[in-house]
Amino acid sequence: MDTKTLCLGALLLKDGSGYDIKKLFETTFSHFQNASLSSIYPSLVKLEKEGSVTYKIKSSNKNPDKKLFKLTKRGEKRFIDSLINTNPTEILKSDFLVLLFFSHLIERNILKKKLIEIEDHFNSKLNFLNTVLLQEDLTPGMSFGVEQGIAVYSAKLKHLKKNKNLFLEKNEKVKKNANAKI
Amino acid sequence: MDTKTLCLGALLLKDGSGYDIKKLFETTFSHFQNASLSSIYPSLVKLEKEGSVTYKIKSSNKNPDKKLFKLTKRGEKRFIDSLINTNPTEILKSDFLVLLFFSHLIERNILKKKLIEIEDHFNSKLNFLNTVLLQEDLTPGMSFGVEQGIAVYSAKLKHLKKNKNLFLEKNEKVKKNANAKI
DNA sequence: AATGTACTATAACACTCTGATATAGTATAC
DNA sequence: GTATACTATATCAGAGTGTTATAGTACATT
Repeated sequence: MDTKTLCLGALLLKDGSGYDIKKLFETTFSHFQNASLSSIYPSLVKLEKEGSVTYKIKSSNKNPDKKLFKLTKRGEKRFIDSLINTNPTEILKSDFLVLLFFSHLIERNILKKKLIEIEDHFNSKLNFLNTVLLQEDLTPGMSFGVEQGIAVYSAKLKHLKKNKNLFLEKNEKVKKNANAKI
Repeated sequence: MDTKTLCLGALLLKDGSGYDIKKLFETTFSHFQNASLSSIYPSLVKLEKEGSVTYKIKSSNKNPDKKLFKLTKRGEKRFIDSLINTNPTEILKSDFLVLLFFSHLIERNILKKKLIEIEDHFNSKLNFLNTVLLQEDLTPGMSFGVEQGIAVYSAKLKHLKKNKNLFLEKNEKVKKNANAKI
């Protein structure tokens, strides 16, 4: 899903500036999508040109001027059409699993530190999702997504805690065998 | 993790061409990373220039000529250094969860079809990981990663099966309420 | 008082990655 | 005979990222 479509979705929830959209991606959307400011701003320019959004300048005495974007009827239709044509897939990019894949090349102490880091990462994701669940205005789809996330991170943590020590031991054995062969 | 580093990792496992590396990404690595041919080839050129890999041309009567790449000592060191400096994070890009997030905008029948598609997607991932587990030459890290993946997709499927129908009902209620307000 | 960090807001740049297409020969299926 | 698929490399336009620039407010540290 491209940044243009994600921006339409964000504006469907609430009018806002490029900066507001970025904040939404960093909070509510962060569990399953992301986009950087440097793709959000050009996307909004394109969406405005094609008539999917309009904007008004909003001045403030505290902050810089703001372009307050709003979805047009056309933009709403375009978003729903995109949704219907979206393939419901999921892509994982895990540097953690690459690290594990080649963990027999790494010193035990460094690896241990990495495992603690990833456990912290999983825990903070879990905590975040639990706070989202407490919000009152969740649609059924949002609840479903958040609950799935909680199930996933719980499974990851359970698996990590259960297998961590055995994995470290096996890894050392592989290293010793490799050295013995040489 | 960038394509250059991933190529080094691939070549550490086995010498090969750009095309071979792509196949590795589509099979063994597919669960947690990916890279396209159009980033693999330029990466190999750069790695060769900086002395991390070397190559020999290998001719075949059946297939086109092949550039058989091989890791140098320097490339191996470079890869291990990258591994140590890698932040063990995970990023999910889920169009499925975007779809669910806005599912109250979609017709029930279309949504049902999407839920079946994602269930198939989860099942095929699970089947794939189970076949990987049967391989004999897995290092402890590979097993750990695959087993974690199995735990994750099992959790996703369990959650989907358990909540699917309730979710569809709730979604229809939200739609009716929204229409009633208008 | 001065410095540093963080937040609000937009914009531009170099670099990376992707998807599509081109080229070209072999192999297999219909 | 035609179409599809596989092996293999290369190029290109378009999309996305991280970084930096600009500029003002707010708050905390030294």
